[in-house]
Amino acid sequence: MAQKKLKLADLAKLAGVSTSTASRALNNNPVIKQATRAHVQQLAKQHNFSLNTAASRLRLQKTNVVAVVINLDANTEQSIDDPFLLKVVSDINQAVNRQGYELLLSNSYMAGDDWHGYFIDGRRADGLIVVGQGKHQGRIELAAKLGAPLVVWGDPKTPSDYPIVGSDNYLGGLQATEHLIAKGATKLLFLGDPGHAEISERYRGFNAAIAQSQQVAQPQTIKIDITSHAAYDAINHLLREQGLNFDGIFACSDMVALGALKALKERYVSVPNDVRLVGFDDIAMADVSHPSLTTIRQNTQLAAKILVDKLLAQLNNEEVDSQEIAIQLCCRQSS
Amino acid sequence: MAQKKLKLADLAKLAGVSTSTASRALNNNPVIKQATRAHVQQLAKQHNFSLNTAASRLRLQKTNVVAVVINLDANTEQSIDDPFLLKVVSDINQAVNRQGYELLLSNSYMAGDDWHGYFIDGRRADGLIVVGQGKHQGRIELAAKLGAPLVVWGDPKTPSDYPIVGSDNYLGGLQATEHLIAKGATKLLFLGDPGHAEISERYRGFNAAIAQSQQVAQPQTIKIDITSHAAYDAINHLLREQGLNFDGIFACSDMVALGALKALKERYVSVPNDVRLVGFDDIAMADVSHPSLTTIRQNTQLAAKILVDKLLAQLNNEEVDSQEIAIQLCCRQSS
DNA sequence: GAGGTTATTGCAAACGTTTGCAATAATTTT
DNA sequence: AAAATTATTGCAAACGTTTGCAATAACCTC
Repeated sequence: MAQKKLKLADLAKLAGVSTSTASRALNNNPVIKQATRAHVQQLAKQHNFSLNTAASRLRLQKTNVVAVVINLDANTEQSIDDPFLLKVVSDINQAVNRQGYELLLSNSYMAGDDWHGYFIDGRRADGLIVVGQGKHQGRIELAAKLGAPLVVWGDPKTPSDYPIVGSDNYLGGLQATEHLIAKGATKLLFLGDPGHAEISERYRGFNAAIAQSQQVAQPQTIKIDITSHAAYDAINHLLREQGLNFDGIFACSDMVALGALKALKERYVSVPNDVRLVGFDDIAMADVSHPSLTTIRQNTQLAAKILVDKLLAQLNNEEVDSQEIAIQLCCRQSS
Repeated sequence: MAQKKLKLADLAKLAGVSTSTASRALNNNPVIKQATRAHVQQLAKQHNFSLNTAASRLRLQKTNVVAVVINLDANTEQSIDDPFLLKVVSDINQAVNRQGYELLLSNSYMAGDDWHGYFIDGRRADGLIVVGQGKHQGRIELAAKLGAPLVVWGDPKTPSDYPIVGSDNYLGGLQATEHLIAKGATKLLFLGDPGHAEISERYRGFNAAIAQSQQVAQPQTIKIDITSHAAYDAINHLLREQGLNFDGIFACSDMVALGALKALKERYVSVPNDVRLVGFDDIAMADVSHPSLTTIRQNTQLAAKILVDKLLAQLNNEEVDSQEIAIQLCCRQSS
């Protein structure tokens, strides 16, 4: 056990060829005779040989690694536990692996201000995927300006020098709200923080749907953090102070919706009879909750693929721009 | 822009010293005069200098990277979306970063059979954290035998050559079931797959609690995958075929419990009055569901820290062994 | 101020790949 | 069979760090 690690030179010796030939053979370089290639490759397999990526990266100036940075506002703390965010990361992981790259996971604070330096100059990764625009887009912008190949998961409508991939949040908000209205809601409530890029678009859609309609009253907006707990507290507080003065809720995320749902159920407000409720994201729990949650599905799997494709295109010096992913209304029991 | 990347030699030239001095200065090597160190470091900061990690890793034969491998049974497909697993990964990420390491995320299939070769020999990472024992522990064992520094999140009671960190699943099962019995349940139901290492321990605890008690009948066991969907189907099926022939459920995970809860509510079975329900994990949703879910909390944050500590200890050639993490009963409304 | 000690720096090799170019071997052409 | 081509291989340099060792500079001690 723990036998000395085989290096390429050793493998070459075993095969009776030079190091260069061994290298080319492993890379299936057609300039090497077919028989030699096969021989070397067979020996490599047999001895579980693997190249030293450190050396390889140094020589090639290429890492085959994509860094994923979770960019959370330290204050708002849409905690990293948020199932939706984790789903996004997980889908990105799949997409990255499928392209033969590896995924370096990082919190935003790790790299300090200088992402470009840390990840790209430091040759830790070839490119960056930033999950979440956060409130200070300055840091992203800086990295992009310095030439870091990067793509962002966020709101694609935001004007930017770097490509942003994300759902059509405006349409999502519009459809969700139209749906609430179609189901008979007239006193609407928005739950979320319109200061956040993606959510502000959802909010625009919310308001647009209301403006379209005649019989809907002036809506309420409650600005809260993107957590179920905040939603639970907010609804409890509202019911206590003002009674049930709404009959439809558009929550900016499923976790928020579920927090609201809990508060409503505890106070015996019937969903969907008294209050219609629509969320956003379509996390796994949306289907499992009772009543199951009507929501706007974000196609994270597709988005992840596109994010990765755009990043690799950038590495290839192609021009790429932002892209909106279609959303889909999932009509369930809560509305 | 996109100015030529600064290398150490360039920085050295700027500072008017040799490359070796610059290197030592950056590493705060006390053999270098304090003033020189400060000067070089200041220049480095000013120019956003960062070392080429590829070169550094090659020279040092050390990556400062930990690979996290999600080891799922392809068939059972406790999908990678499982919020609990993602939470574990997220906590490991924090712990790893806190120790100055980086985290390479990977699916088990990426590395093929030969983890040792791929990650360790390939110099992609210094050590491995495997999340989930899976059903074929052979591959883990093989890697360990070949000398891969590795730790596993799983059931610590499993005899093994490698350290396993995980919750005291037996005690968790025991306490959960004792709790159900204390709340008056006499016809118990276990929901989960005892073929899975961790769950089999929970199941042992379940049975032990029942054996301790006089007035509890022979329990039922329904073997299902670890998904809310499977649980929902199973409970529906059971109620349809046999009616309500149980009054207490110990579900092997919260997602399973929530799936069961949904089925019960849809059929107007009152929780906790008709049926008491206890889950396992304490995912975020446990608190948000209605009724909120009584569950056994796994301290993933602590576990993550211990996993990482043990891995680094191994890298330091210390002997480490498996460790059990204390669990805690979180009594909520479902029981 | 000569000899000894210590503090500070630089030279050059090494880590393990990949690849341009030159060299050789095999094949074809005349 | 010599010459010209083509197929196949090997030599050696380069990627950017870190570090053992030797060299120099600075300081003491008597």
